[in-house]
Amino acid sequence: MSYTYQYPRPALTVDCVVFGFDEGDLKVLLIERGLQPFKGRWALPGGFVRVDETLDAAARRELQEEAGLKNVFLEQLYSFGDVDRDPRERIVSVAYYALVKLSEHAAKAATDAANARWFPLSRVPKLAFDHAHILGTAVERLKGKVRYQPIGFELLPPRFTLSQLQHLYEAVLGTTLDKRNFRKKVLSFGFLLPLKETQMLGRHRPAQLFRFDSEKYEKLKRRGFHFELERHK
Amino acid sequence: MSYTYQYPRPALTVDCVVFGFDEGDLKVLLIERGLQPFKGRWALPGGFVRVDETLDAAARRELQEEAGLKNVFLEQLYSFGDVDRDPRERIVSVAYYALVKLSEHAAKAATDAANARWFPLSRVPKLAFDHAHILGTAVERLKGKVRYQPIGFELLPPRFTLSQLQHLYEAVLGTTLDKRNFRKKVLSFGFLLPLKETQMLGRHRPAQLFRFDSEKYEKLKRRGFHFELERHK
DNA sequence: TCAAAAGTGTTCTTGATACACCCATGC
DNA sequence: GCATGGGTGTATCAAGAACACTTTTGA
Repeated sequence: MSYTYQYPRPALTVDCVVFGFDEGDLKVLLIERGLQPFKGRWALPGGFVRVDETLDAAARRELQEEAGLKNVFLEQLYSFGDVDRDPRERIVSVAYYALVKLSEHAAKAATDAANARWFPLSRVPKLAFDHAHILGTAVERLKGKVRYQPIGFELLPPRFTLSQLQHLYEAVLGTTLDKRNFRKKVLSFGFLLPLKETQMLGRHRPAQLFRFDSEKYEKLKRRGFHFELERHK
Repeated sequence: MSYTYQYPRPALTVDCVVFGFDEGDLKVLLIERGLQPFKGRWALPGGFVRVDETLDAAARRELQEEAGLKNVFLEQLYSFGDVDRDPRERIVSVAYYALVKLSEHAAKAATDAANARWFPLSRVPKLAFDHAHILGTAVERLKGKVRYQPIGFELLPPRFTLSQLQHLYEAVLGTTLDKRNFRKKVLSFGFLLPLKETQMLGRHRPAQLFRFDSEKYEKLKRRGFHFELERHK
């Protein structure tokens, strides 16, 4: 590592896998490329890292610029450095994943970025660069993380029903869960606060609303928790 | 992301946290810097990423060049991109961690790299750059990973006793473990093969040697396993 | 014969799993 | 009154936790 190193340098970008949850489906936000290479293909939002910003800042800036998203849950995923992942030149990308409350952000993103769209994970089109690989890595990470950290709540509205929460977990984990055991378990953690309000939606019994109490969670955090519920049937 | 982007670029390096285990202690391999900045300080092995090599390849090359290490367990850790983490210029570092069987590599590293030394985690000197931060992140990752993946074996000789394994887990997790429960649990996984040989060491009963059966492990892998044993006493 | 680490089983407690019916509402 | 999703409790089973003594060896 010498001071005068002047060999050619890889370029550095960030790419963001933005997850949302809606209508029982996990979704990902993609941008339609307007330029070569891969013009017209869908891609993850992202761009070059500037010399005066941190990696996190670059990711947040790109989310804002390309998708109109602010104040979302954001975490670094992995850095991808295959030599030929970009046909133009050597580009290393630090990938992030973001969790978005679709209920609050869907409209914004749609207006700010006309070339942005949400795709259900099951219907993602062919992606530019190695973005399919990055997306796959992000899905794996999300699956793993959701089991021992309550990041699922970042995908739900501030007030949600236990059924919504269960459906989210089922979508992420790709299983079905037993309703009674699910409720028993999540309530046992003690960081779900029942609200006075209920939610009426459709011609059936209204559902109790809850919110996530992050303070209570922080207190319990050290012990860690495990979220392992078996498939139903 | 335009073709003609020519703004100043961050430089890109890899840094490696190399763990070893010896005499009941977790250790980390450090290099004494010969150049400014931080001349004379200890630092993680690492260096610039070349345009024609992947990130993994860069990490392996640096391990070979700076520490004489080949064929070790290596996994990407996290990318560090604070703007002022290097006083010379903007440098983003993709950090890796490596697990080394000290029994096999200790001698080599010592001769190949005169300025390399193993430090017990409890006696790490002040480090250059943000390397203390990187090291801390690596320790956390190791702690987390060891609970659900059998990477502990990468730190032990090919043939080891259950006591060695237990001490390794105790060192990594920072707890003490109950001997009977520990043995019951690790043996129940079925990927530890007892060998015919025993190990005599000191004036006491000789210990049964085992080896890690990675084929058997691969078969069991999908189910996942959890390694949660309580503190003793 | 003593010191030092290796080795071994059982009880108790806790948490996971499986499972079926009534409730409140809108149409 | 019926269709729809919301809501609830118990019995069984498996795994984790606690715990103390005997064995083998070298000095």
